[in-house]
This record gives sequence, structure tokens and C-alpha cells, in this order.
Amino acid sequence: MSLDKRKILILKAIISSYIDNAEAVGSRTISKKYELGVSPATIRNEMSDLEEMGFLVQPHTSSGRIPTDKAYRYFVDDLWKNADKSRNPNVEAIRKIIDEEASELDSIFNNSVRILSQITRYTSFIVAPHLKKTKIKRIQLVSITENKIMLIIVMESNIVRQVVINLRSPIPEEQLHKISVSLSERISGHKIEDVNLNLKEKLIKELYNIKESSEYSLIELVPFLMNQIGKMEDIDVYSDGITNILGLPEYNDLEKAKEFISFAENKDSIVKLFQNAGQNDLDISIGNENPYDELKDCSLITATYKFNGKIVGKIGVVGPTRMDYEKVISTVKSISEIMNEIIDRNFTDGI
Amino acid sequence: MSLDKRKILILKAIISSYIDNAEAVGSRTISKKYELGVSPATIRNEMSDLEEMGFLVQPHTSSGRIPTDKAYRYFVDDLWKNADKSRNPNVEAIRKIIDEEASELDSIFNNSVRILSQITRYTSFIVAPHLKKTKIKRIQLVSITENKIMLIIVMESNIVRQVVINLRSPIPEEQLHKISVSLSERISGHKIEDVNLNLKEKLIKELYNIKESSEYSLIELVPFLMNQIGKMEDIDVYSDGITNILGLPEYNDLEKAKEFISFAENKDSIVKLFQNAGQNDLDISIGNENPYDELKDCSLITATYKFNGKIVGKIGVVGPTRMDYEKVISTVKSISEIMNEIIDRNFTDGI
DNA sequence: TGTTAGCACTCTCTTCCATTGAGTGCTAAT
DNA sequence: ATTAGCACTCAATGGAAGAGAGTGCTAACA
Repeated sequence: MSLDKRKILILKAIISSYIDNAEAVGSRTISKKYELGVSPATIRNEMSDLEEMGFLVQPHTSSGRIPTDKAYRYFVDDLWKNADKSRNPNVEAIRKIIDEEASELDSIFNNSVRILSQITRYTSFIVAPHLKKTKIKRIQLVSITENKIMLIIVMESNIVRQVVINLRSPIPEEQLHKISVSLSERISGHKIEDVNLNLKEKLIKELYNIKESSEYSLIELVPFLMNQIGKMEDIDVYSDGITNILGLPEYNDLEKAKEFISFAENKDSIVKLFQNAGQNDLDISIGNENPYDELKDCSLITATYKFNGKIVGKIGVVGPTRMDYEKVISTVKSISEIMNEIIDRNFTDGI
Repeated sequence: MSLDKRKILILKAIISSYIDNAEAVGSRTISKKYELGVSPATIRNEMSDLEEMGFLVQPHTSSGRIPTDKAYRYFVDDLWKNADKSRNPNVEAIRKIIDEEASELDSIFNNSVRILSQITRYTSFIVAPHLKKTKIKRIQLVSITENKIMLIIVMESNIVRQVVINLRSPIPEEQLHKISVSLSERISGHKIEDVNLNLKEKLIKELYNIKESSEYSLIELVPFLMNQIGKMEDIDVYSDGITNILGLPEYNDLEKAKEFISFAENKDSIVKLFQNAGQNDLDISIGNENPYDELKDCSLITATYKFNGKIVGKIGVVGPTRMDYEKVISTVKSISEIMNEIIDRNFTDGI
């Protein structure tokens, strides 16, 4: 039995109808709504074949049929081949919004993930860079008030992290500057994880031996600074629209909804999910292709974004397997491209 | 008819049972579980009286009874009088966690709201200061990379806000410093809202007339900086545990749950809710005492926190009217006290 | 040989009762 | 004033019956 043209048309019609209504599709519906020029009986025969081939299932003997993961997979792979190159019409509007607050990664991520979930109406995530694995370019100490200084860390990728630190007693501006310079000299080029491993002790010792350090109680400050640096968060997860699933018929069951929500709110599981998700420009995993039981009725569409051509993070959408793949794929693609472009422009070192 | 001792005991027993089980309480239950030494029949008579007095209602003729808002109000006011002065046993642990990352308000708020919702298992909020109404102490421009500078704003209350800004072309360190100093001189003492109103134009004009400005294209930079300052967020809302309500029997109805969630996720409504909530150390509004329909089955417990003795923000919990008031009140109280203390220590100007 | 009308059959879903059980209010006895 | 007893009420539970959507099969048709 082969997947001839008519079978494909019928399959697509069923998928399309099921995506719209979340209800098992019968032969009459197909013959009425989609003009195939054949009677329900013929369609029934074809549907029976499609079921045998594993593209459809019947929830019970006398109901219509539902597409399987295999059907979605076929449909998506087909989309792929005949990919519509027409750009998402919203692209320019989206770019403008993200670009407006593009000087901090945090804003780029927040805006991107929000827009993504607003357009798709599903749950969106961004899993952000492994800061601990990138090198520190320089650090800087800036006096804020008498008892507060700001520690600014600039990473190789021009990502900036800062933290305000309370001092027990003021440090003269001049001396702060000296500490800042010597600390920066010694720490730049190293990774945050190195600081945690062995650099910390080494640096503390070195700095103690410098004449001018002794003026101020570096004994307190430097180890504290090193701890702050070491604590910089490793992987950030941004999410939006988690509660959107409450609107989906497949999550009418409160228990199921709660299960999904607690999965989505758990950063660790999301990080793992996205790390497993393949490293292509765009990856799609459908239903049981997902490694997590909580997502067996969901599809995950992820894209990567890069710094300096190196893969560092992922953006993605989780929705029901019954999702409008064409729209979601095009949205994820567009937004990831916009992110890539904006990050490139704002965070990549010139040559 | 008066609220004699036995009626009070029975009322408390009913409230307590209803808080535990969320099910209408019958006379037999009370007589069995709470040793009052009287028969169900007697309790029935008393319950009938309590209903007449407005403390109880029957969902239908042949069911047990449920406490009304008035009953909770009585119960809470009574708690008040006989307030247990014993401190929450967790106080020290909580303080430690919040204190660990106390040099930035953002962390204090995030940690506090998280702990509050974790302990109470309800939804918690913090509505943070009106930044636009406080004066700017100083601003500072710090060079980050060739094309990035950081704009740091220190408010009168020692709150620090910073934003990274991308430049079209580099500015020499020296000149950046000059701009920073003149901008800071001119802007300190003013409020953010003043910047938006008229200060912006005035300052731009003034700075154009300074000799050294002309070296660099201040024409671009200064207006941009002013916009950044003017854009600093007005009121921040922190929330946690919104989806906790999915576990409550009163929100078994998905529609009701969705309504609550979209209310809780809407910053505007939360800001209004908290602004209406009274300015005492602790305020409680129960059920229909709340101005919002979405909260007619909820109680709101809020506390204030202060900077320099001035009220600036609120922390609070929203849960079902059927909540363990004693525990929630004590938790909100403790956490607000801890916040006050930590903020005082870290953000108040010395004398 | 593929298509289709017709029909019996299947299974869910809704509606409608009857039954159950928790709880009340009232009355009469203590 | 309290309580045992009892009739009564009403939500909740659990079939049973009927409706409706959809199927598979058969036989006729092009």
C-alpha cells in the first residue's frame, strides 16, 4: 500500500481539521469541508488504509480519526521540502520591538520570549548562554555611594553582568580604582568556572602581597568579590506563556495541566530538554519523540542563536502536537534570526 | 441573640474544619472532632443562630454550613486582640536567605516574594517603589567596551538602576567622564518624572552650549541618555506562586482559575489592588471587602515596607478566604519586618 | 476496478430517574 | 436547656434509555 496523492490530500485535510478543532475527524466532515470530489465512503476506505499505515488512530471504534505523531512528522517533513520562503509579515514589527531595547541581553531575551509566546499562543522558552564557560574580558569596580560599589564583569562575548556590593566601610575612590585594575589584569582571560576552581585562592594570595593593597582591608573585600564572580548564574531560562496551556482542550484535565506547569516552571528540566534538542538551525520533536513523559502530547520547536558564530543558546516553543506547525515554525525561525542579527550587531567584537 | 462563649467556640471549630477540608461542616462533625461536650442537636441549634447572625451560610437546605466573610472577619479581629507574640520559628532562616543577596533591591524582592509564596503556598506579590517620585542622587557613565557604556542612576534612597547603552562610535574615556560629571551635576536633586516633563529639553540646550561637549556628537548621546532615564520603570511588581491556586478546590473550575491567573499576571490590576489596600503595618481584606470581583472568594493580606521611614512599597499574599489566617498573617508580618530591617540597613543614608 | 449508496452496527454522550446519604429542623421527652 | 428521634431535603452517584456521529461491509454502478 502506498501513500498516493489522494491519501496525502486526505491526510492533510484530517490534520488541518484536527488542528483547528481538536476533535476526531469523520469521513463526512472531510468530504464536505475539503473539496476532494469523492464521497465519504471512498474517504472511509482511504482512512482505513491510512490507519493501517500508522498515520491515523481511532480513539474508539465508532469515532472519527486522529492523526498520529507519524502523521505530523510526515506533514512537517513535507513542509520542510516545500518550505515557503515568504517571510513572516510581522518580521519588521518584531525586529523593531526587540531592537528598541537591545543593548542588554536580558531585554533581548525577555522581549523575544514574550513576543514568541504572544504570537504562537503557546509556551515559549529561551535557554541562555553558559556564562561559566566563556572568558572574562575585564572587570571593573565603580563607586556608587559611600558604602556601595558596583562590580561590573564584561565577558568575551561582550555580555555584561553587574552586581552592587555593600561595604562595611568606605574605600577611597583612588584605591578602589587600583584594586579594580589589578583584579581586572589578573582575572581577564579566565573563565568564571576557573575562578571557582583554583584561581580564587591564587589571586587572593597574590593580591595580598602587593604593597598598596594593605592600606585597605582587602582581606575582606577580595575574597568577597571573588565569590560574587563565582556565583554569576550559569544558565538562565526565560519563559513566557506557561499558563496559555490552560486554554487548550487537551489540558482540560486539571491534573494534566498542573503536571505540565510544574514541568515548565522547573528550570532544570527545561535546560535538559533544550540541551537534548539537537543543534540545527531548527529542530522539531513531535510527541513521543520527546524524552519527557510530560511532553508526550506536545511538540517542541527549537532554534539556536549564536555569538561570534558559536552556538550558545536556544529559543523554542512547546505546544500540543496538534499545533499549526507552519505558523509556529515560521515564527520561531523569524524570531531566532532577528535575535541572531541583533546579538551579532550588538555583542560581537569587530575584527 | 448574643455571641456567647459556646457560640464562639462552635464558630471557631467550624472555621477551622472548613479551612482544613473546604467542605461544608455538619453538626455531627463538630461534635465528634471538637470536644465541646454537647450533642449534635445542640450544635445544630447554635449553628442555626449563627446563621441568623450572619456568620454562617448553607449552600443548600440539607448541607452543612460554611463560614461567611463576616465570620472570618470576626475570627481575624479576635486573632488580633489575642495576637500571639511568639515569633515565627523560621524567622532566622528566612532572614539569612534574604540577607545573603541583600545589596540589590531586586534580589531582596525576588527572594522575599518567593519565600512568602513557598511558606504560605498561596500567591504572593511585592509592589515596589515609585521610582519616578524619588529624587536622583547622582548619575554616572562608565565605559564598558569600545561601543558600550553603562548608565548608572543612584536614587536618593540609594536604589541603583543601571542600563547598558550601545554607542554608534566610541567616546574617549576622558570625555565620557566630563559628560558624566556635568550631566550628574545638573540632574541630581530632580525626579525622574521631572526629566520627562521639562528637564530634558532644558538640559539638552544647556549642555549644547558647553565648549567641550561639541567635541563629540552630544547631539546624539545626551537626548538618548535622557530618554533612558525617563524610561526607568515606575512601579515594579514581583510575583510568585500564581499557579498555586490550581491546587485549591475552590479553583477546580478551570474558567475560574484562568480568570484568577490573568488577574494576577496583570501588573496594572495588582498595582491598583495594592494601592487600595490601606497603609497600615498590616492590612487584611476578606472576600467581598476586596474591590475586585475576581477576588470575591479571596483574602488579601498586605504589609508595608519603608525607606527612611517613608512608605514606599507593599508585600502581600492572596489566598482563598478559607485560609489559615494565623499562619499567613504571621508569615507576612515576619517577612515584611525582615525586609524593612534589611532595606534599612542597606539602603538608608547614615545621619 | 474503483466508487458510492445504503444499512446495520458500535460506542460515546447526554438526559433522566431512582437511590443513597449526609445533614437539617422540629417535636417531644429528659 | 439539652437531646433523641424522625421526617424531610437536596446534592451526588449510578445506571438505563435514547440520540447522534461515525464506521465497516455489501451490493450496485460506471
